[in-house]
Amino acid sequence: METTKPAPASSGNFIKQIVIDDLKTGKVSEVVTRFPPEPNGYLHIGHAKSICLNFELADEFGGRTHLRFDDTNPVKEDTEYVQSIQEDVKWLGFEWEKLFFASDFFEEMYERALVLIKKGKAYVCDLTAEQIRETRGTLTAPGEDSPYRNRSVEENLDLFERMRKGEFANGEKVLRAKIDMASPNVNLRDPVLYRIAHATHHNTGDKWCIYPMYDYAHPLEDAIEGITHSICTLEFADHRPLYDWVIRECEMACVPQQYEFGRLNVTNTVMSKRKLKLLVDEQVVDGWDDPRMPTISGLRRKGYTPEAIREFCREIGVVKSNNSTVDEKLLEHFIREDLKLKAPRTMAVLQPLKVVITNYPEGQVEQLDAEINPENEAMGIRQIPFSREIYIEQDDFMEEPVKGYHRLYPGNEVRLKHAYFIKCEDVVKDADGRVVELHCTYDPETKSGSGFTGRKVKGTLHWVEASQAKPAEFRLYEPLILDESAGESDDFLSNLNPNSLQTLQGFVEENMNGAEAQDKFQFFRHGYFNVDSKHSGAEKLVFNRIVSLKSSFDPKK
RNA sequence: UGGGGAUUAGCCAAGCGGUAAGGCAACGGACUUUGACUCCGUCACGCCUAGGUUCGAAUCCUAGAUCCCCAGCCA
Repeated sequence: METTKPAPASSGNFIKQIVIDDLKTGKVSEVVTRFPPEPNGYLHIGHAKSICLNFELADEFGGRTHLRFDDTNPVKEDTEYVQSIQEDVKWLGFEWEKLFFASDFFEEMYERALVLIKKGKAYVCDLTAEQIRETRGTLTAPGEDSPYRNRSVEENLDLFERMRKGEFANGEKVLRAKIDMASPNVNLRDPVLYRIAHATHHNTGDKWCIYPMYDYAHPLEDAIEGITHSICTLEFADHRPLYDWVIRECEMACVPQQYEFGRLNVTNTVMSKRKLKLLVDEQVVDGWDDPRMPTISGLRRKGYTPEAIREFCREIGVVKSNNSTVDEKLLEHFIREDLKLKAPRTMAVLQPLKVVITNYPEGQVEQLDAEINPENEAMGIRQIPFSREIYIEQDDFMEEPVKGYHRLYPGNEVRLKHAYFIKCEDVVKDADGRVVELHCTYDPETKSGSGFTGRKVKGTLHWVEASQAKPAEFRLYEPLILDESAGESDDFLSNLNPNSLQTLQGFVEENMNGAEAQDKFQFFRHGYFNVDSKHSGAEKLVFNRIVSLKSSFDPKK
């Protein structure tokens, strides 16, 4: 006999629970969601949260998701953005069932407005924007009726038609819903439904000079597309009564329901399109895809993978509480996690210091075996050259070592990864007393893989053979904003991290020659790096540091 | 002082009347040819506050506090 099992205690998130319930009660028979960006900027990690939510939710229940451009404001929108948005959604790994533009529905929206007017639910208002504001009342005081509120249906029909024909200038007239000027919810005080804008639309050109407002257009778009669950962010909760009003009064056959969740914020960055655009326009960054940007394209160029971003979105959850600010460390955690088994290990010296191995035969070059990824043996072995002259990292030598330092210093012996033990015998300095070269000796007995166990060393250094080293540029990124929450301030431009980009010239192994844009590596003891898609070329490789390796070594201690 | 939403650890977040999941961060330790990875351990005697109901409350009730959003012809 069948028993009714209770829903699992934890169902992922509250919206998913709603879907489960709706399916169970028969309120809906399928799940149709949509991701509705306005093409007025690039997508960022906050959008990724919404994209994952919408696509994964529908997918889990065998439903579908539409990508819909909410392009109701021609003066702010551009095809550049509709291109980048599609690219970013696809790159994240999602496929939309259908692609729409709100502007595809302009004609139907106009027809529905006629329905509203005929029912006496909408009217043409001649008040100026300023007058409308003044008569809207305040948060605590009711508004007052517009003198045009009781125009006849015939007059409204005529005026609205002439608005469409272009007989009036911008701002001269609007179409307003007739709801309640005394509503405690200011969104219901006869909101504007259509405004006049003599502007060229990226999609419809000059066909229209009246454009629907979000509050009118969005519910109709959802209803026309047959959306079942219309998911948006918290600030639209106040608009829900209007959303429902439009669908009801326009007599839409399909009745979608709106649900709101909290936006994502990440520490040490900014997350509003307005602020991101400011960074681009002020040329603080290289563009929307600058690796310091929290945009999808910025994260991609930096070297993040779609998998890491999706796991991140899964982990942060979806709740209704006030916008959460997630530690950027969590994002970093997921890219390390994803690249750990995928990225080949290789050696790069970011700040070179030459080392001469005085007892190694001049002119001799030997090939050493090196695992491509010790945590993923299936990736195999590569060969790397070794000779009398190599580069090591400047940080890996201290003439006067701090306590606990187990790298190279005079008289100390360390291991060269995949090679031999070397011991520092001499320090060569320039006229200013700066260390410019080290003289070391090596012990042939200690060759890696030889099974030598005679003695141990505490430090293992990465290095690059000097004669075949390939010059490379390394770009190290730090947060745009140092103060964890300064990004939320309007004054964030004055709190920018002056060192958010550091560029170094060093060397990589010569076998990196074939590296192509977006190839990802782990440079031993440094971190994960990505071949920059804009500036890297055959003549010089340019690497973006995706994220450093964690380190428990702190010289200050 | 109108309306809407929220409050569980440094951060994110489970929890839905039966005695505080998990992740990140942090801090110890083991291991180590990456000061990485991995592993082990620590991390809310407490859930905004105060009352109340109950054998039992983060969960229910009452009152209060604090934070976020709304007065675009933006979305």
